[in-house]
Amino acid sequence: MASEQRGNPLARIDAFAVTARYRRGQEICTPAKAAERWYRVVSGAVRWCALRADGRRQIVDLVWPDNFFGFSESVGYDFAVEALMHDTVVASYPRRRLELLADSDPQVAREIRRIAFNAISRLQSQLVLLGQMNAQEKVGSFLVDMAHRLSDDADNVVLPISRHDIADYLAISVETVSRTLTSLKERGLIKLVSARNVRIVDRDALLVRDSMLAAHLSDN
Amino acid sequence: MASEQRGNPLARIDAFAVTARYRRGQEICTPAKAAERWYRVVSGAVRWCALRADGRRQIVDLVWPDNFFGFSESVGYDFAVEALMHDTVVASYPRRRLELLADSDPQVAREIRRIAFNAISRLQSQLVLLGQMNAQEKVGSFLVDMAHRLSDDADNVVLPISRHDIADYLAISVETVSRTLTSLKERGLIKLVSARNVRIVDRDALLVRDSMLAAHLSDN
DNA sequence: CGCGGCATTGACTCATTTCAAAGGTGGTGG
DNA sequence: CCACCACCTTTGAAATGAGTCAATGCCGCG
Repeated sequence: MASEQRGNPLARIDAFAVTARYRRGQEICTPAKAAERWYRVVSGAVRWCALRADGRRQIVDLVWPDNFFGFSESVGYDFAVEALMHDTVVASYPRRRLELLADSDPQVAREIRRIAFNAISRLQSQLVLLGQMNAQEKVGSFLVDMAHRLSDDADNVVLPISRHDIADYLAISVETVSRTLTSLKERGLIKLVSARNVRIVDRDALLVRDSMLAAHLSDN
Repeated sequence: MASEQRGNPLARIDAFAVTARYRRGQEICTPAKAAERWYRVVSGAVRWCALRADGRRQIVDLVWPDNFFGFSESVGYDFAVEALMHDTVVASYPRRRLELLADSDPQVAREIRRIAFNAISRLQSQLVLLGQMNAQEKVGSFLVDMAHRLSDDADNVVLPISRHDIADYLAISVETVSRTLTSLKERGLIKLVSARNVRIVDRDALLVRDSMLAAHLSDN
């Protein structure tokens, strides 16, 4: 995934940045704060959780280094924004100031649009994931995505988050995440080097429904 | 829901608009076209469907009059954009032209940002809906939302789309939509004046999980 | 009047959740 | 350096919500 900063266009906004360091699980901003600022992850990772009245939570966005968050005004639910790892560093910018800067500098405005449109694309993909995929496909494409995003070696990932967080992100239960990983391992699609270290063996098979796989084979 | 046009800010872009009229089910743009243009629904309604290899489809966005679509580059799946009703009118704008205009006119740039941020908010809400809600809540909040969006009388909606489309939007099966409506009717939360005409009787109860309702009652 | 698409209903199946328990693992303090 | 604790992970068995398949009803339109 292309870094969202790429050096120059937003370099000048760093003049307005306030950076802070967080430890795992620490809250990064409250709903009130989030309305006034935009955020960028510098290192580590951040989860944006929707909290529901019955105590359920869903991770609406996982944010990796160089990506932004905080554009949306959440409607209809409470939320929490927390660091996923130790030493997560986040830069934040005053929203009004950036808006003003965007007014005067088309480059900045363009960059903000690009970031926003990217966010829309990612959210739509996630919508399809939640709406159409079974547990197998969810976990499979999560693994492939993670490997792609945070590993040089596209076949070897060290998952930076717990099963619980994965579950909340994919909207399935922790147990199902665990069982699915075991099943993928037993079928030889992945190897579990350790609980967090996954080696992808059959990348293509991870991305399709197993019924599709059977159908595909019988095509030949 | 606030109209996204509100008269002035984007009035000047209408100089670049091409409007067209569609009949129910007609395709509005192909993936190729969508990359070059932005769209606004003038009247009627539009569905943005993700199409998956196994024939499943999901409605990623329902677009009502005055709302925009076409910002995202879809990644990883094919899609179709179709009119939901007869006489759906859609205006489209050349993307590059609008980008240039945004560069020179901060008002336009601001407006585009506003539209994009709204889209992000809506998508996040839908993410929570798909991830956290059961069929009951999905249909319930869909009804409340529709009533709010397209009716003066917030308690009476004429659904502009079929059960099938509702199902694809909420990521449940047609049968479940139907069964759920029947159940809501039998429990007195709604009335089905006709298949498409719904009267909301107990708005609040539609928005909570029934187990929550029981818990809430026993609190007293 | 009859056709075709939409809508409802029933019976059965199945994926996933839930509840429960037992292994692991890493970190902290004695 | 070890022991203990909290938390993460796995696994099993039972319960369940929603999907699938199939049949029937409904309604508008030619």
